[in-house]
Amino acid sequence: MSRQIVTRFAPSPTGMLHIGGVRTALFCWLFARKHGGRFILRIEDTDLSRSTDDNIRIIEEGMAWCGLDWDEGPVVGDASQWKGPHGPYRQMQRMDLYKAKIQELLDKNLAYRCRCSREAIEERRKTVEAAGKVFQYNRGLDAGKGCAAAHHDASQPAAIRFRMPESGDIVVPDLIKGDTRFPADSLDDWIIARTGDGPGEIGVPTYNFCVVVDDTHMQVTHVIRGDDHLNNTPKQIPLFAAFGYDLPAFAHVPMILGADGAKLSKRHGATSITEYQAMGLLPSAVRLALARLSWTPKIDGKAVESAEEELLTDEQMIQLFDLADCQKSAARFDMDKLQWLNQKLIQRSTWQELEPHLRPFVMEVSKGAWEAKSDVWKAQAIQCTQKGKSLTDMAEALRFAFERPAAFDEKAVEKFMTPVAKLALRDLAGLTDYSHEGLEAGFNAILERHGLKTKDLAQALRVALCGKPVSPGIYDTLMLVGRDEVLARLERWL
RNA sequence: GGGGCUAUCGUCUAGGGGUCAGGACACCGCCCUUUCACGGCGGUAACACGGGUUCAAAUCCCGUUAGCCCUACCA
Repeated sequence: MSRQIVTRFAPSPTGMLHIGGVRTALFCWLFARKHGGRFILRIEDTDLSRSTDDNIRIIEEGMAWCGLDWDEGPVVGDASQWKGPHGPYRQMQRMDLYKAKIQELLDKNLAYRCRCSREAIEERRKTVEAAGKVFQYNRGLDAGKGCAAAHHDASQPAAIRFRMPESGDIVVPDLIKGDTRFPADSLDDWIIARTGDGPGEIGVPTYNFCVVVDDTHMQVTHVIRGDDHLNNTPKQIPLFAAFGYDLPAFAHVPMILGADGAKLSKRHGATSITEYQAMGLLPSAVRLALARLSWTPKIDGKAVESAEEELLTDEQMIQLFDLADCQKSAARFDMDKLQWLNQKLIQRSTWQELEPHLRPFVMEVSKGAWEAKSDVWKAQAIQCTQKGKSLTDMAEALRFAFERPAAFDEKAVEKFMTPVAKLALRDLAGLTDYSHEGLEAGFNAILERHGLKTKDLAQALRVALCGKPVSPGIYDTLMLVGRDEVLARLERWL
């Protein structure tokens, strides 16, 4: 019988939630959901100097905004609580377990205390490199110079190193990259626990150690992570073996690069998930765009072949997701595609689906006036701006409905505010039926009376109402502004 | 320096010994149009380089180059 699939996302709370991390989390989430498994959120906060509670909150909020819900992990807003049977899910709260496991290795002589100071190691490194060799602790020219042979000065605090195999290859089986071999002699005895506070004490364990213990104790079956960790895996595999742990399956997903092919960083623009949120993107669009980087969904063995097929729902993504259809190479982040996806997804949403996402943006534009509007009004406002690329575009396109034009586009005034157009505008003030049909009928009657084309009146009206020749459909514009306000805005032109 | 990963239009990719090398985004053009958009139609554009193997290589092998990752008492 096969175990339930378990994946995990294990960020360290040392800054904002990076879009690359979100993508990794998304893959873990898709994989778990597809197989009816569990998805764990684990906080890797063993870097004491950089980890903060605030950053943990940022991770939790970012994940929640993206719709990546976790089955096990921290409970938002309460560090002492967690959900799931293998907690706690913050590594600093798991110290007792780590220390016990390290003691176990020490007892079996699979690890040893190291009292070499940084300075001493630096000096030995220089010696080795001066001889044209690569420095590796307790390897090659450095063999026998370290603490492996045990000259215990028990009165000194010590770090702890893991004894790595010295020969042969370490093979990393990987669902995306295939089997990857690492020569054991390219690795050395690495530190599993930092220098302790006092003699005989075990310090804070390091990342590569905690991952192995946690992934096993949390019963993770599939370790899906960024391929920057591929090189860490050969360090971890002998540790699994030392504990007698089963190896989980590994899948190292390619990195996301900036438009210029360099690692995605701040200078490329937005890297933090909250920035994407602020740009007026739908979380569903972010999910789709991120998923489509390095993953090609295949329907009956065939890659998606049309714009229509590109627009997968979450359900479809979950159903179609397969690590075998993932790219091995890094992908550049394409903002244009994200925006296109966003636009398409906005278009196919109902106004009710859109409203909660649009709300914060339009509340700002309207200074809170949005809230008081009727559902009928909101529906119309949303539907007539639903062609926008982003929620910010939509909110901006609605600004005219909430405030009078601060200025008038001079060129437009000159072009459209002709004497005859003003005459027509005067007639327009007489319209009382602000239903779509009523407006259309009244509009046409006025046009006929003055021998004008739709464009002539519509543009003059846009200028008068919005200050510029751009707005939603002219009847929508009139209805959203409302008769009283239309008359008020028209006054100065009559 | 050592080790690892990667390489098809500008971008994301399909294809994986014989294809006019396919699609999507972007871009360009035309059409539609009460503005801005949306939409419709069409177009430009790629197998990193060099050697092999083979009747035949984008596809298999080797090398080169380039990019990225690891090489921390960071994760």
